[in-house]
Amino acid sequence: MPEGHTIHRLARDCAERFAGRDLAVSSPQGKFADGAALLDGSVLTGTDAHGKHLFLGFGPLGWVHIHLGLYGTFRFGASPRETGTGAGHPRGAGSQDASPEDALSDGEPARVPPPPVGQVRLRLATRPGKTPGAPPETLYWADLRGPTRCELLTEPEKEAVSERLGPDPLRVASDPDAAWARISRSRTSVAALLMDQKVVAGVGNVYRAEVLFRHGIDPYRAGRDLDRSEWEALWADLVALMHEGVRNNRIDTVRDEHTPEAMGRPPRVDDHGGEVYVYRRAQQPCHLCGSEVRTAELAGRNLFWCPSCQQS
DNA sequence: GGCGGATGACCAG
DNA sequence: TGGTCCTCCGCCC
Repeated sequence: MPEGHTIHRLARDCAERFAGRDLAVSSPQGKFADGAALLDGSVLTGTDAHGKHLFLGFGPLGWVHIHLGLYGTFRFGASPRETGTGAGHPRGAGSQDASPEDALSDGEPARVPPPPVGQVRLRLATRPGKTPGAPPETLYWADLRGPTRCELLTEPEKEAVSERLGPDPLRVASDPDAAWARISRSRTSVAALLMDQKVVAGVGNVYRAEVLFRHGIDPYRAGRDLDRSEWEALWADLVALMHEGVRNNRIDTVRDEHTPEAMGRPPRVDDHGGEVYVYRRAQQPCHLCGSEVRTAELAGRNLFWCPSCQQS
């Protein structure tokens, strides 16, 4: 899934396309039909993201609270098709451009989004402007599929969701000391703590594995055995890595000196796109020391680490 | 055509 | 800790 960087990127992408505009809101699949009916025709007033939670604001009507879970996705489309900004919307989990038939056979841009494919929980689409004689506007739409949550919340309910979350490396006002207060008292492993959204919000299995590798930290070390300076370095790294994740819409964690080009090794060829050190590289050689990357289940999730580089 | 896995989180016990 | 839910896709038969 979608870790925090995907969600913040979606908040931005939705705002760019939809904020300030009347929207057609629907739930082709039907599971959000009541909410969609209430919102249909209203204006998106803003977007917000906290950890892996996405919020779409509709003024006094409240906020749509979306959580993508393991495999939820948002797909964007436009008519005429968006062009020239290929780097702006690369493929990435949770956020992909659609590739629908978005033009009519006579070459005229479609005036309505294509029929939904599969289980579309929520569809947002811009509505054509009403100015007579104005040139046709670009039509934008977005389809949400497979979220673990898609519900309409009041402002206080939205705040309550946020209050349950730890500091988010991607939010300006986040205070890493709040996380340190939990970590430094905990006998739980740092690997488990990093995945606990009440401790740190937005870190998922990929960033967890990678940031611990980058700092040479044994994932099984207890939180309370971490030094404050180690935590501060981990936090600063998460801030940098996750911001880059938002920018590129994918997770890259390999330092410049360790890239395939720099080291003369073949690039990664799986479906995740980004270059990583250990995530899903079990039994392959560590890029730095050649040891076999290990994997183990921890709290129901797959953990990956290099037993030789991560001993401290 | 069926099975299992996936960047997540909730719940009961 | 185990079961469950959300949906899609690759793999195996």
